[in-house]
Amino acid sequence: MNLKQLSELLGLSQTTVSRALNGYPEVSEKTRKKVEAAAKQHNYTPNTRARGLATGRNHAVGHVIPLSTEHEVVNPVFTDFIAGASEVYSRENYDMHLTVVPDASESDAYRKIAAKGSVDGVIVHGPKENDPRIKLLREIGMPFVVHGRSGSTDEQEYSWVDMNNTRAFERATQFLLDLGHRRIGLLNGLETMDFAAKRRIGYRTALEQAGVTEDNTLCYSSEMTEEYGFSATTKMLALEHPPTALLASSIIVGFGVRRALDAADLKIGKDVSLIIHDDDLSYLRNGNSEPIYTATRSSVRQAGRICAEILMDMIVNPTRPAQHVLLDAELIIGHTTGPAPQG
Amino acid sequence: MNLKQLSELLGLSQTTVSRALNGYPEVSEKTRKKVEAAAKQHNYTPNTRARGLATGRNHAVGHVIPLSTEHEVVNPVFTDFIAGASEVYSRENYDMHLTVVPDASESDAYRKIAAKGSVDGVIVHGPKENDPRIKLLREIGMPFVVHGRSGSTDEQEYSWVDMNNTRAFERATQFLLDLGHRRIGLLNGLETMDFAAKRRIGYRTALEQAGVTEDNTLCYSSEMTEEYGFSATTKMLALEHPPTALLASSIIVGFGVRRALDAADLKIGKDVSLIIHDDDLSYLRNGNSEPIYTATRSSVRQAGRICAEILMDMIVNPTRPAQHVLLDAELIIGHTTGPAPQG
DNA sequence: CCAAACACCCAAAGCGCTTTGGCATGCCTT
DNA sequence: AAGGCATGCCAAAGCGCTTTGGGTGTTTGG
Repeated sequence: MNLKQLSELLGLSQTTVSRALNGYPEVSEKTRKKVEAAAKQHNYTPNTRARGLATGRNHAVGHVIPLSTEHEVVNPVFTDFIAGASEVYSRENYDMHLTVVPDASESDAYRKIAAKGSVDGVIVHGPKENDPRIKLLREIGMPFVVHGRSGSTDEQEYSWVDMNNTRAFERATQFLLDLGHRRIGLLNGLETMDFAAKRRIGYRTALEQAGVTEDNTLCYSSEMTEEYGFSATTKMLALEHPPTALLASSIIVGFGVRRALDAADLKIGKDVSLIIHDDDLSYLRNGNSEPIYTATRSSVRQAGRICAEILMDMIVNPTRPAQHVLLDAELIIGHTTGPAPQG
Repeated sequence: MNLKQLSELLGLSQTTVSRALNGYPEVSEKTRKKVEAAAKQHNYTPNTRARGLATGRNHAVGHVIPLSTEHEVVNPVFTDFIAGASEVYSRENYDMHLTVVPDASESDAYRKIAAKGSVDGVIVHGPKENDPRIKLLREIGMPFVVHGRSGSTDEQEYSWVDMNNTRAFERATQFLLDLGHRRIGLLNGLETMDFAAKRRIGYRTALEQAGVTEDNTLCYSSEMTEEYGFSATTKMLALEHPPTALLASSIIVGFGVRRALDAADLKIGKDVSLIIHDDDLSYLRNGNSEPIYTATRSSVRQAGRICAEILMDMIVNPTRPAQHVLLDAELIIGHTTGPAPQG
């Protein structure tokens, strides 16, 4: 069913039917009701392409999700981020276009998306420090919001939604220091990523304030897999002075840590303490009523919702200045931390 | 840059430029080269909406991913499935449209997608037994391929890509029986889902063949979360005759099993054996060179690739009969299984 | 009572592309 | 030399929608 058919059916012009459905005032309430009823009855929805062509607006946004070239890994937080964003899109009747690209060719992907002209805006995932995509998108003039921030790039110049990575890891480290831990290992994400760089800074700051010198043999940085958690932990445990506490950048890394401690017959939370960062993923809940892991927690899904809302707003209202949301992670106490063992 | 501008720039008609770029023979090699060079130089890509309107084809496919209403969980296998499918889409220059919907309103979502007419085909995720979506899509006449199958619906009537769930779980159960285990717990996915129902059948078949009667207190069915793995295992361990082996429907459930065994001071692979199903997710690899968990393994990413390829084919060639691919899961031996303890 | 204002509707143009149906031009036949 | 046939190009229509710029009939105000 298309507009022409529907209008013929109703004995009205296409103009009138279109206006009726789009809420224009130049149409009587009576005809509007009639039109709406007929539209629903015949399951009429305006053809997206045609509407897009006519209006210049697509009612669609793009997500480009990077495929880590190193290990071909798609970060699992995307599912939840996208679930959050989708809530907003479906409420506003927007479509979501997804592109998965090797992160090397990401800039090209954005250029192509812009040229194809099928979306009104994009969300930038996984920003690195001084990420070239931000400059590119500004040049192109495509509305965008960044999930995270991009280091040295001026933060005022673009919209972003981020969590306070620095603060979160500073607090977590502080918490471990307060428990008496002095040798604290860090299993960070790839430090080319902005979030990981910021977490490293938080970690370092807390150590410095406590007068503990950072030890490079306790600092790891990699793609956040279970295997990484296992192998990095195993290596650290083999050190002459192994860590008594660990900070893991995700719950999945935390699973690997657990397995390594298990294999070494060390009790988690007693022999070795562990704090993870918990993105509050729906399928990887850190306990139900009570948290399992002590964690810094911030909902990625919520971040998705906020990003989407800001983007919608920017699309409708392009002149409004850039918006920034800094979410604070909460520190929640689970069963994986305890006082540093004496020795 | 649009067609008109490009053609004026080249001093050619829009027709010729369009034909040149789309590989039609009615244009000389010389002009074609010139046009292609200019297109590349000015980063010209035909506007998707306009092209779609003109051709009636969208160069886009839709994925509707269900949001489990029960726990608002998005199944994490989607990231990898989508990564696999995307490889194909980007090779063929197709776009991917994503819709996340509460699984209750899925049928409506498909109807709406069809009415909007912005995709050429869809992939159906998470089929249930006798899933109404299949009938719906056939009625609408939208090309689709199902990831999985739908129980009693005639399998010949639609295209699907599935793994051999029954066989995989039969073999895994068989393997445990051969090791002397008699009390084998099953931590299945939601058995309203076709894949879980089939796994249950495989489990049952193997038990029957060994003359072991199925024990309902050893059979769980739920959303596949870590917490579920933990709590179901904990409950089973509290039984008078606890299981000596467990079958878990995903690696994440397996993580929960590990934690529960850990808490009960039971050695995995010695006191209690565990086999998981491994979707070979990029961020949840079951070990690198050597598997950690004994597992039935089948790559979801590969399934994504195959689904996408079949769908592309169906779009281009609508008269071809339905295609079916049944992937076999391999049984890989890790460190989590061993002979049943005596006693 | 007439003009102005209003309410309601419509025809047609245009969004950027593909595609149909020509129209020249040059070359080869007969 | 005239007809036939590729070859290479183009003008214009049309995809389904929104939107501009009227048009018609009915109220309202002076």
